Amino acid sequence: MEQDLNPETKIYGFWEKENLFRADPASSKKSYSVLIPPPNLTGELHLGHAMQHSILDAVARFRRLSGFDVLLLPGVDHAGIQFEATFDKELKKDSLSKEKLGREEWLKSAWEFKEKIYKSVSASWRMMGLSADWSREVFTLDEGPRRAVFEQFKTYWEKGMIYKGPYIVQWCPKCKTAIEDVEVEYEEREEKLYYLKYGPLTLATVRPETKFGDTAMAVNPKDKRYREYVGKEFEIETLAGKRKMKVIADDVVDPKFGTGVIKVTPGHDFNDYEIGKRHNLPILQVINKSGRLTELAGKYAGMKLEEARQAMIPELRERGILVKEEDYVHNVAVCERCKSVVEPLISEEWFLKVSELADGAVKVIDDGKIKFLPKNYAKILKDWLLNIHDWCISRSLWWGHRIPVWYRVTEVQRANGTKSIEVKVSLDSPGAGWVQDEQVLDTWFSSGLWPLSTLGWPFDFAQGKPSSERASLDPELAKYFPWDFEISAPEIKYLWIARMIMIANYFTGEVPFKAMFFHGMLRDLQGRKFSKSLGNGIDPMYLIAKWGVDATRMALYTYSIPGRDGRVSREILDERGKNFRNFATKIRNIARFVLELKPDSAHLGGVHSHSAKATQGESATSEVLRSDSSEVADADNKWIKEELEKTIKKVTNHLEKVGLHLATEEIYEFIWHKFADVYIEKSKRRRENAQPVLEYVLKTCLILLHPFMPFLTEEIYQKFTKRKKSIMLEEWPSAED
RNA sequence: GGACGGUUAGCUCAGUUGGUAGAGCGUCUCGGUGACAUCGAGAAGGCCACAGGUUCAAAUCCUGUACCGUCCACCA
Repeated sequence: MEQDLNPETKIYGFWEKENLFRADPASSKKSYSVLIPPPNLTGELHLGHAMQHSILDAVARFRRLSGFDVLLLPGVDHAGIQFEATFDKELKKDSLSKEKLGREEWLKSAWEFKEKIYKSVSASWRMMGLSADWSREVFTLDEGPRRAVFEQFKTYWEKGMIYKGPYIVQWCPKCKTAIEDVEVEYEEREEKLYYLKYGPLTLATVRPETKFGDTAMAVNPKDKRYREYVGKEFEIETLAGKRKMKVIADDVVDPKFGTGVIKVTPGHDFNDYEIGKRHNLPILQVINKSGRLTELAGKYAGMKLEEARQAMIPELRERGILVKEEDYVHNVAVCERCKSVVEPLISEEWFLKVSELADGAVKVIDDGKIKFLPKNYAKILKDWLLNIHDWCISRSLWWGHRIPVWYRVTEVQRANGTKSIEVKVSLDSPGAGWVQDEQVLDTWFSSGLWPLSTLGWPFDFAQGKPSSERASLDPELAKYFPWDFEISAPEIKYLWIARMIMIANYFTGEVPFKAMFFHGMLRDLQGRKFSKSLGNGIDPMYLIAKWGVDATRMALYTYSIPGRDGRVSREILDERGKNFRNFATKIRNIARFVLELKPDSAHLGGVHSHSAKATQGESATSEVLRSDSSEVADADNKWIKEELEKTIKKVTNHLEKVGLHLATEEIYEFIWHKFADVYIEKSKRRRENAQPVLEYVLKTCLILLHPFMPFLTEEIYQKFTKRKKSIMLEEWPSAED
């Protein structure tokens, strides 16, 4: 696509060429650092991203104009599970698969695919006008983050916080990997509750197909009805042979559910797993990692669960085991990514003990070191941290940071002739004969480190030292960490935000960011999330093409209220897009009036010298006003100047609190309904006299509006004869009290 | 079962510390005037979910109810 004629592309190129997005660690200016949440590398950016980026950019541009050395750091996330799912679909188109390619080949083409997607992400960033420092862009699988992730793993390992073992995990049979609780969603389903006879007892279950994995029956110890059975063993028909099962008593059993008796399947149910541990029950695996029944299921082996259930029912009925069926509505766990039903099963996984990390995070939240917007998120995060479980950090994927643990098997002649396995933690191969662990780390293990890994941690970083002492060690980390501002969608508050707080605090004793902004979710008019499967998405590029970037950004700011969801449709966004496109037109016309259709400069005397001084503030303006002889003009000038001052104050205030919807509203109101509708209209009768004020107010408005409508404001700014090279180099006007 | 958020004009939503309700779009009436019809002037339209309470005064604070939504939780 040939986009060179697009004025916005041109302006963006100009900014980049002039290095206006670059942070400068050597600068004496105070720093203001903003970390861009790395989007997942899985495709186009959606409306939520567009809003997020518009917010980030406004914050960054505001601070830059206010005299800060701003770092707006971009990057992308490899997004393990999601990327593999997307990429596998791509491969399928060419009738390829992971199995056919093998790890090495697969990774090679995965990287190519990554580059391809990355280009579209990067293009939309630029299209939105994001003033990011591209020289510092990071990808989570880059060498820097790779080393940082290793450092993290190694530290935990050395402190004994990492363990590996067979535990019950949420397993997605489609993604073929373990996933975390937080990656599981629940869907309400209408199923049947089956009442089955187990020896002398009858119990209720929705999953008769897990029968093959039952190793006990359980009742509540207080339940008088079954007291006589507790401790006794019965021979139970599983449809794949008979098995002896004991009746046990456990508090978790709800006497009011079903018959008050439950079957215990320690291998495929979290609850049952815990019961099993308490009562020393054997664990049987009846569901394999593809979500099919194992050989334990006899003739039902190999079937998918749903299939097996349907197939079993007639037999259960015939044998008189199934005595009753009821309609039953309950929640089924599904994979957040692929929506397939998740199966709890036992798998060999890596875990991280998180209690110490969580304690530290709770403390910094309690100490109020992070300003949350909206503020109730402090409590929400804290509640989660207080109930946290160990983190399953391994994933059976190929796309990610491979677990840096290596094994070497040595034959050892012992009495019993066993082999011994040496284990080493190392980033690269420790040498010949060493084999690396097959699994990769959970994506969030590296994302959680993002605030640090993007700034070159851990090198030259003195752990635990206060920031005042760090300056000489690593200027960049010292200057930009902790980050001043971070933004996120609320849906990843645990997966990502909580992890960043835990990890940053653990390694540095500091918070990862001083302000945390949760924006709301944009939904459709029915309140549903936008998703590919629903096909209800609205492409931000559509809005940009129709109304322009600046107008699209403005439309999105109206939805940028912290923590508040918004309902939108294409029509509604078109409305707003149109509104702000009109606003842009209005401003262009104001500029035409003020700058192009101005009276002969011969009559204007010292006007230009004034506009050069304008940014110095009030004194320059006052001089001009004094030179005005008419009382009416004096009053008008005074009025607009006061209104402008008020606007500056309000806009600044709102921007500092990230109330972007309020800031934009104020400028909009001032420019259109005060400056244009009133002052400009009146000024027509005394144009020459008003000219300096017109120019001063216009220029100030452009600066105020620049964080939100960067392209338009630069375009018009360039029409001033007295100006800096770019509006980005201007100073934020200060309101005086 | 817990926690939290929402309920304001036809639609989508604002409303800082309590002081006679706001925006955009839509609707209606005027207006081609030298910045702007991608516009201007003007208008209609709200017992701010409901019920109590605090207060001189509440959309705004407190309590409860209803409906909607989100998150969390080991309901088989």
